Amino acid sequence: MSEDVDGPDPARVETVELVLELSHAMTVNLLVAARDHGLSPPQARAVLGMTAPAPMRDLAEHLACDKSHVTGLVDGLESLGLVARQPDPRDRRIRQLVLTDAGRTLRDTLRVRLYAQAPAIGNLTGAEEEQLRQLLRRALHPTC
Amino acid sequence: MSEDVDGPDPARVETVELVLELSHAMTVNLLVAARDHGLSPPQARAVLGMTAPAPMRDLAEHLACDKSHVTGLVDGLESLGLVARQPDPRDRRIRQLVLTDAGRTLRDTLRVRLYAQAPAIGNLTGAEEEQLRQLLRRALHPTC
DNA sequence: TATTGTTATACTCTATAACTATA
DNA sequence: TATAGTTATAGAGTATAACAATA
Repeated sequence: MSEDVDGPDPARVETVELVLELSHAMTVNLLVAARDHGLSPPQARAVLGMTAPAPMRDLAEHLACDKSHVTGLVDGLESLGLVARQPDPRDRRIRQLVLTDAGRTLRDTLRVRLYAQAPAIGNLTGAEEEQLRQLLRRALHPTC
Repeated sequence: MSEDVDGPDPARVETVELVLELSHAMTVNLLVAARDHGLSPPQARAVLGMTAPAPMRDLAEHLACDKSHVTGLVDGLESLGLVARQPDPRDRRIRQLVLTDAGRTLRDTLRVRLYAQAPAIGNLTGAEEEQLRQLLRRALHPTC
């Protein structure tokens, strides 16, 4: 006789859905820009993650993927003229990855797109965004 | 002579990163539960999206994928005993998809995991979660 | 002629394992 | 012996196109 009602709290459902919706919009916004520049989603994440010169192993760790996958990824970025493999004089097994000038320019473009031009956030006032940031900080990192 | 500083506002960067971090944690939390029940990520999204009986075409739309992809997806769910294809007496081209009892149970389990057991949100007070919800609502749907 | 769903095929993303060249 | 990177291969996930049945 018991009805099968009483699912999750509707307010909580809305909270979760809003977080997922915002995250999805941010991701799509970034990936559209990436595609317009000829980058696949994993290539875009790679370029965004490259700051200082680093061994390919580090990029695999950043992307949370196997090192074997990085080879082809970097092949593509290299043929686009965005990345270069440089020898490491201290350890000849290592290839130091560096962004070219074009790569740095594109990385900065993608950063602007991901952050400065993030969707929806611009609809908040500075104070509201600060509030949002503090709530998220408290939720995710309660010890801080 | 100009330094290449002045990237995006660090506060904005933190806001965006926190949103992505929370969304990622929610997604991982859901997908771990799904995998524990033998579901791949797309299968989990399918089960979560099934409420009323609906043609396969609707599921393709919900998943934002081609209809040809839904065939194999539903084959898997059917062989797991979670979903059944039922004829539509009004239009014999259509297969109405319905969750079995086991499918409904699993869907409810996944809903609890995604919503009630969402990570991080539980660290907020009810009032804080309400604040968060309102900020996200205002950012994403400013007209409401 | 248009639509639902299936099949056949291919492409992208990613992993595992075997290999090389160093260390 | 262990590590950095590559190659070969295989498995998901997904798309396009051609098709069958029905409208």
